[in-house]
Amino acid sequence: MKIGDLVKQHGVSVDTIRFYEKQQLLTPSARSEGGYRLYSHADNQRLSFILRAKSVGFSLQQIRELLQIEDNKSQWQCSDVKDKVQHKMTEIAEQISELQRFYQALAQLDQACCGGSVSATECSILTALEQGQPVLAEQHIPKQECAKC
Amino acid sequence: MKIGDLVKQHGVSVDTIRFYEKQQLLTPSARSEGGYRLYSHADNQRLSFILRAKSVGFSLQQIRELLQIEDNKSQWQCSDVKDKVQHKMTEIAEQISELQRFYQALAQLDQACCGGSVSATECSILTALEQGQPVLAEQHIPKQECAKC
DNA sequence: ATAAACCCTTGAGCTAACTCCAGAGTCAAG
DNA sequence: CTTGACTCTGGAGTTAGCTCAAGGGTTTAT
Repeated sequence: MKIGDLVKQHGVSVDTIRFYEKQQLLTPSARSEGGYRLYSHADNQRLSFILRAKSVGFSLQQIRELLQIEDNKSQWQCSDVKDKVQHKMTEIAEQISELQRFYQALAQLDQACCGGSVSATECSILTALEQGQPVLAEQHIPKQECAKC
Repeated sequence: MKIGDLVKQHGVSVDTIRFYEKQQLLTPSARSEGGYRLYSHADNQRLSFILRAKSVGFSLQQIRELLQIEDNKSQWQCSDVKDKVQHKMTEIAEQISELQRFYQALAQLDQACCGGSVSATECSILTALEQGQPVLAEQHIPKQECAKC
């Protein structure tokens, strides 16, 4: 199996495959006489493993670690694997929290502004960014009654 | 006000301030005879604006756009500002969704594995990554009864 | 007057995960 | 036997947001 075949099967680019090789994730098990990379069925499955791990959020570094276990399963325990999954879950939960904080802050800004076609000179969003006074939900004024806009 | 004063007030690094200048976000309004950057009160407030925008998730590019409005408020409308906020909210919501998909997939993997101190040769997480069969919640086996572990 | 603390510019390096390019070699079909 | 599709290597470039280092000039305190 040549690199192009692999690429067609998995929908990644040739450059990506070669990049994964440089990253020690996937080394072809053989080379043709002309120097072409030749991939075995096992190599093919290894790529599947990598792409699935990627699809649940693991970084290439983390995938490298998972592959170390995969390559030598008998020397590792279930807990080693589960720990990696749980660690990743924690990481992602933290990222979600930060984004949710962003989202809530933005929602407050959003509520404070009528969004009308009126000069931005008194826009509550800009004011909040200038002065840093947290825009409270109570300050929201319905579009029709917004004094400023 | 010299760069060091600004830095102390805002808790960012000197390099960061100079980087923001290179990025056209914050230019000191004057220079001393010796060539030192001198920041006015308005410059100081501008930095506050930048840092607040950053704290709700805006990228430097997006902050640059917000500052264009801020610099010329009368030529813009409330809707221009609100649109930027809402656009950012959409962006962040998408990021959260992706991370939640990751999280759920990881949670399924996590549930499938007992996490015991037993060889990883039969670990359900690795199997799932190898074979790509989605690990269903029903397949979960309580720790005490896990046949494999 | 001199040392410490501060500031200057230029330019490189960092992380992550690719992506692209040039220039060359290989292989399969007609 | 030639054309076109495929592949090779090596190295540079991309994005975002800094961060650091070298080699110097400026201010301030003693």
